[in-house]
Amino acid sequence: MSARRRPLSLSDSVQAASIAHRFYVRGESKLEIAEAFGLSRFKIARILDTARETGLVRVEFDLPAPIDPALCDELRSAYGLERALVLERAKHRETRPELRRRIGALAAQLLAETATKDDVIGLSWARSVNVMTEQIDALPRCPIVQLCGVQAGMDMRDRSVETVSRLARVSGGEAYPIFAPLVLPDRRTTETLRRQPGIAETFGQFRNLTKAVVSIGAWQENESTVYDSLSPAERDAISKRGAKAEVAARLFDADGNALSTGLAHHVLAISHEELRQVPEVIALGYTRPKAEAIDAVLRSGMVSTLITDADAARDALEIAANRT
Amino acid sequence: MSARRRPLSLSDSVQAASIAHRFYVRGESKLEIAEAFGLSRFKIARILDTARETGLVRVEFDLPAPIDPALCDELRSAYGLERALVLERAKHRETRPELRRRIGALAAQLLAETATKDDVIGLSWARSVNVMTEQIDALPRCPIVQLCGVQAGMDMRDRSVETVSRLARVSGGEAYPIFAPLVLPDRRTTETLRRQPGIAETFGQFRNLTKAVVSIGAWQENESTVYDSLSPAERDAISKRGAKAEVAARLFDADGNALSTGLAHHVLAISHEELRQVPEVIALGYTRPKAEAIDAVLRSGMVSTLITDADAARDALEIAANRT
DNA sequence: ACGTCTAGCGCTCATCTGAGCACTATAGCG
DNA sequence: CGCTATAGTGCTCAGATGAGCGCTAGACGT
Repeated sequence: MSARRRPLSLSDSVQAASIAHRFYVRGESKLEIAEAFGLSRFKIARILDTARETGLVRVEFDLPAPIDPALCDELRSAYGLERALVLERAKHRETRPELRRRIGALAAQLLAETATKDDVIGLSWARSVNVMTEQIDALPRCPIVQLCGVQAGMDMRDRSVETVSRLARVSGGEAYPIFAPLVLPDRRTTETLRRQPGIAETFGQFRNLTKAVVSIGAWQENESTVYDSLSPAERDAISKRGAKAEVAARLFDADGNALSTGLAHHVLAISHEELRQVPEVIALGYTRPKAEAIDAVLRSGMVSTLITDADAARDALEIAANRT
Repeated sequence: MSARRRPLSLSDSVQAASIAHRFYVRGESKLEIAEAFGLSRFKIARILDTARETGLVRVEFDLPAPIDPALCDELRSAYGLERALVLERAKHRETRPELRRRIGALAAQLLAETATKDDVIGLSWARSVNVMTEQIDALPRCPIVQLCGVQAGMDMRDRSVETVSRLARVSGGEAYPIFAPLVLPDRRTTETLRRQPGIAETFGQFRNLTKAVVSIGAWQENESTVYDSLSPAERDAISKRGAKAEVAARLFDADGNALSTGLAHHVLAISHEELRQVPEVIALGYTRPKAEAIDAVLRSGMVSTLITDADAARDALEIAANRT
């Protein structure tokens, strides 16, 4: 980034460091410093500039979590987000569950500190959301609403329901679960279930949501539990329609447009429109293969906060930059 | 130093860090940043201030040597020095030889990079000066002048002479040694030696000196090789005269005034006056017991550069502050 | 409900700062 | 010896900045 020009001499370095200390740490003005050192303020300005350029002074950030502030800011402004949290790249290679755990921890911290008793919090079905709830041990007394049915996977039967009730227990607020599968065989079954007392009540809460925590899936194998649960024929049909991303079984094309396919009629989940109405949508999306999907969902304008890892963030930013 | 007020929330921290990154690293103006974040520039200014106060952003210095820039600057301005080099406090407790080695290394680096072929460099007799020369492996071709006779100590027979000739060998310039003891039994012997061909020639060089490297001794046991070599009677007589510090066997009182005692007549060394005429005097003084002596010598106005350790620097600054 | 207190915010104005240009000193070269 | 190239320095002026003040909103006791 900053090519170290020449390794300044010791005494110059010390002088520059002293000046930088006065300026950056003690906050003195360049005019004051110039007087103290018997130099012109222009000289002081130039010394400070070269000190930064050569890396003699470094600015470090002591954040309460391992976050890369530069990437956060780039993502935030590139997509017009309210905020972005980008996990710092780990020193050593990280397994997916490890990464998920750290992403979940960030989300947990964010939710725990921003939630108030007046919030109505929605949770989509996702491993990362589940991992998040495991790491929350205090929350104001507010209702917890399940945003979509349960995706039965080998390792996580009923996990979404568990997630909602667990968080409601922590919060002390009401739980609005959905005791039904996410993907159903046909439209009729779906609509029948949709009118079941408990489920209808939960769907009725969608309009009251103030916060939602969702996970971003990419429309490809192993990057979306919904994708993985469909028949090859339906997957491909949806792919052909241009689907790139999935959030709570709702699809988005590369430009972030809501995509209406046959799938929409046989899933139990919050609609595109209802989700868009939620004031604060926290989206979790991580690992490089998801970069395109993250880009797509962010372009939809639906997300207010993205939580991701440094690799995915960089890839998404590159995609955004190439589009210009 | 800066009391961390309250541990800012995660999202505030990230925002503050992003802002700090833009401001300190990318160098954007607060007005630009304010626009990008949709905040007033005042808010940006306050966020930056609190970020610094709370320690969220830290400014670090990557100096080519382990130096404390804040203390350097304080010493420099407190005593009106041209420059001060203060060794950072080591992580673990350091033995005196270790400390001396690091002080010597600093001096070596400074001398090596500031010396030019037009310089005439004087060296006083001292362990630290000797250690310095051991760590210089390149020097412009300039004369090296011994500033005082040899203080015979158990572990360093003839070391001063060796020091001068070693450095002259490195430099390729002329060596002006003093093959005689520093402290002599009486005035007559001293004056006789003073007129010896080689010695007189060296003394003749004193007026040409452009740089001198000297060590500061405190007028107490183990803190000055000259003190240690005198009889108890003479030590005390000199103490009673108010001697606090010694440089090349020349004495200073607490206010930095040159002190003329009987000792002056039986040592072979550069005079107060000749030393004061040297444009650049680099003084080495380290360890806390020497703080008072360092204070005294700096007050004499003779020193242009001080090289010391953090503990001694702090003590000296405290002495200076209490005097006000 | 009412006043009081406090924290947070943005405004004004005097001061400080940066970009760009012009001047000076030094070194290298003819 | 002078000429030129170059780095280093300080000036001007428009734009950025900080200190201090007053405003507003929410918290709190009465």
